[in-house]
Amino acid sequence: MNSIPLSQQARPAAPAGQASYLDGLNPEQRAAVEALDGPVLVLAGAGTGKTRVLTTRLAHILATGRARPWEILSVTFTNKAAREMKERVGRLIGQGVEGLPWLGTFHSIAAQILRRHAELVELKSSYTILDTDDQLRLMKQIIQAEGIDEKRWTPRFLGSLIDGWKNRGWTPDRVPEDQKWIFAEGAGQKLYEIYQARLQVLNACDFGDLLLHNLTIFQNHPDVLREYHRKFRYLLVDEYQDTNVAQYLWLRLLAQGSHNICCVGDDDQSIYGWRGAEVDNILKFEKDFPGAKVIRLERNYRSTGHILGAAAGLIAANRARLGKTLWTEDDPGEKVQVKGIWDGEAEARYVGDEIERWVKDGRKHSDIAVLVRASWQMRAFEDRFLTLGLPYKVVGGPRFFERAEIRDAHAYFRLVRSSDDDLAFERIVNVPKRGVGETSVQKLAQVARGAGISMAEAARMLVETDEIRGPARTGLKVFLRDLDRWAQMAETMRHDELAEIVLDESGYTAMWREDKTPQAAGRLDNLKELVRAMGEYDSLEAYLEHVALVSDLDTASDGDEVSLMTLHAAKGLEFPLVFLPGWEETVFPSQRALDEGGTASLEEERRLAYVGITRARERAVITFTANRMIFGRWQSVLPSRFVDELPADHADASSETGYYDSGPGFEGFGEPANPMASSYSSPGWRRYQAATNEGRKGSPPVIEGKAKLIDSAESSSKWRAGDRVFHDKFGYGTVRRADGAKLTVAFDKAGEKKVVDSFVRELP
DNA sequence: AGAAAGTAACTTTTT
DNA sequence: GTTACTTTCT
Repeated sequence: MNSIPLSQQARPAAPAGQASYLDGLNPEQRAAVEALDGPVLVLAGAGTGKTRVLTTRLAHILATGRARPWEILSVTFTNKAAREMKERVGRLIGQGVEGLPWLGTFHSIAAQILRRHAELVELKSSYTILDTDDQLRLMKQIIQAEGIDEKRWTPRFLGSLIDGWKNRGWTPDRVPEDQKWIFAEGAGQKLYEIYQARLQVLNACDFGDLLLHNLTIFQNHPDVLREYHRKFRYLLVDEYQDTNVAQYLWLRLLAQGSHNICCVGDDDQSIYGWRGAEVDNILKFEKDFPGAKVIRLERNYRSTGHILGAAAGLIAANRARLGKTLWTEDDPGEKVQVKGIWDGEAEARYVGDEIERWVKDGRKHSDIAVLVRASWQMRAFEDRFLTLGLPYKVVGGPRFFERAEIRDAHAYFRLVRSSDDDLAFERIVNVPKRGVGETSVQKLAQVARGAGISMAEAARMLVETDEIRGPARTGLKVFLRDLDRWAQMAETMRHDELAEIVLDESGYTAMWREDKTPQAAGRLDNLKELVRAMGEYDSLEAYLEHVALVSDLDTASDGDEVSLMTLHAAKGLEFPLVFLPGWEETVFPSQRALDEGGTASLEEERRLAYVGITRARERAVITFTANRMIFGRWQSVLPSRFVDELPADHADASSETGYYDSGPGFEGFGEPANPMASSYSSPGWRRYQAATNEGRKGSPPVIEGKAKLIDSAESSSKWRAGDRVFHDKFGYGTVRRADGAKLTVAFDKAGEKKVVDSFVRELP
C-alpha cells in the first residue's frame, strides 16, 4: 500500500509565498491552507471554495515536507468527493496520487483499518460487508426466531434502530436503559445482541459496524491506536457537519496523536440528521478541540447577490447555527423568482417551457437543474420532458449495485467463493426457480441452525435423506453440483470469465431472457455491464470489497442534459439555472419532518431549502402549487412556509402571466403578513385560484365534493371563528380563524391545523 | 410449489 | 400511483 518510489516522496519545501498553488486564494482561504498546526475548523459557506481549500491544504502539507503522502488521513463522506479530491490534489502537485492511501470515505478507511485488526473483534480479515438488503433479511429471521410479531415490529424498524445505536457509538452492552424499550417491549437490546452474534458467525459486518469496530479496537487496544497516532501526522475532514457520533469519536481518538486535525464544513448545510449526523459536532468543535482556530470563508464565488440574499434571509430563521454572512462582488443579478401554479402537471409544463426558453436563448441544457425534495416528485418532470423531447438525466436515481439482478449475481459469486455464505445461499437457491420453495428453505435453515453448519452443508446432508423429496431434492442436487463445479473452475479461471459462466449455467440470464416485462432487457444489459466492470479488478475479492462500499458505477455520459435530482443529491453541485418545484407544506417541509422531528427537523428542512437556492449561479426559480397528487389522491396544498420566509428584497413574486401572486409575503395564513414583504401583500390567493382554474380544464378532477376550490373560495364567509366542524381526517374541531377558504381549526384530537374549507363540513 | 389476485403501506435522503 | 406483501386458488 505504501509503495511509492522514493523519488516521489516529499518534495523539497518550496519557499512559502512563492508556491504557485497559493496564487489566487483570498486571505481567508489562504489562512485556512496555511494554518497547519493544531486543530482548525474551517466554516465554509456555500460556494466559498471549500474543496479548493481542502485540496490546496493537502498539497501544501506535502510541498512543505510536513508529511509524506501516507501520513495524511483525509476523510470524505462520499466516494465522489474522495475521487474529486484525488483528482484535484493530483493536478496541484502534478503527479499521481496513488501515494495517498488514506484518502477515502469514512467507511472505506474504517474498512481498511478493520481488515488489519479484524481478529481483535472476533472477525476474520476476510469479512464481508453486508448491504442493507442482507441486513434486513437477517433482522427478519431474528425477529421471527424470537417469536415477535413482525407486523407490529418490522425488521425495517429494528434495522434503523440498531443503525441509530451504532451511529451513536453504542455496542449492545452500552445501549442506555431507556432506549431498550423502544422495540418490542424491551427486546431491542437483546435483538441487537443476537444480530451481532449472527454477524460474527457469518463473518460479516454492516456499514455501522465498520466504524463501531474501529472504536472498539482503539478503545481496547491502546497500542493499536498509538500505531495510528504515529502514522497520521495530519487529519483532514470534509463535510464535518455530516458526521455522526461514531465518526466524531473516531476522529477524536485519532486526533489525539498529532492534534493536527482540520475539519471543513458548513452548519447551514447539514442535511443528514435523519441518518445520525449531529450538527452539534460542528457547533461544539471549539470545545472538543481546545485551542482550535476557527476560520470563516464567507466570500462566495458562485451566486449572484440576490440569490445569496434570498438564501440568507431564509436560513436566518434557523436558531441553531454558528452564523455566517455570505457576500459577493458579483452583480445582484435577477431576483429569485417565486411562482404559484395550479397543480403538479402545470408546474412541470411551466418548468419545461422555461427550459425551452433558456435554451432558445443560446444556453445549454446542462446549465439547468431541477431539484426536488423527494424522488416521487421527479416523475411529473420526466413525463413532461419526454413529451417535449428535452434531454435530461436523473442524478443519483436507482443505484446500480442495489438493483435486484446485480445483487442476485453477487450472491452467486459470493456463494462460489465461500459456500457457507448463508445469506447469499438463501437469496438465490431458488432464483431461477429450482423447485426449492419456502418450506424446503425453512427446513434447511432449521437443520443448519441446529447442527451449527451452513445451509449449503445442510442441503448436502438432506438431499441424501428423505427429509426433502420431489422437485426440491433434484433441484438442490443440481444446484450443489453446479456450485462445486464453479468453485473448482474458480481456481484457474479469470474471475470475470467465471462470472459469465456462472450466470449462464445457473440459468440466471436465461431467466431474464424469457421474462417479457419491459425491464428485462435493461437487466440483461446491467449484467453485461457487471461482468465488464469486474474485469477492471484483479480478483473477485477486490471487486466485492469495492462494490460493498460504493453505490454507483461511474456514469460517464456528460451530454447536454438537464439534471433532475433530489436536493440531497445536489449538495456540492452548482448550476446557472436552478428550478425548485414543490415548495408546499407537507411536501417541503415534508410531512415527516413536520410530524416527527420537531424544531430540529424543521430547521433541517430549511437548510435543505438553503442548499437548494445556493446551488444556483445566475437564476433560481421556486414554484409551488395549489393542488397536488399525493399518495394517489388529489390534495389541496398550501405554499411552504419557506416561501413566506424569503425576503422580498431578493425574491420576486410578480409574474408575467395573469396568474397572480403569492410568494414572498403571501399572506401567510391568519398570521400578520411579513412586514418586510408588504409590497406583496394582496388578496392574491383567491384571485390566483380563480384565475388558474379558469385556464385549466379537467385536472385535477373534482372528486366527491373535494377540491372544489373555486366554490369554497367564493363562498368565503361560510365559516366563522367558533364554528364546530368535522374533518374526514382530523375529526371534530373548532374554527379559530377563517380567512376566505383557509381555515385555522383547533381539532379536538389532532390539534391546530390549517385546512381549506372544502375539506370540512358541518357536524353530522 | 407456484401463479393470480387482492391488500396494505408507502415514498425522503446514503455509506 | 406504485410496489411489496399476503391470501387464495390451481
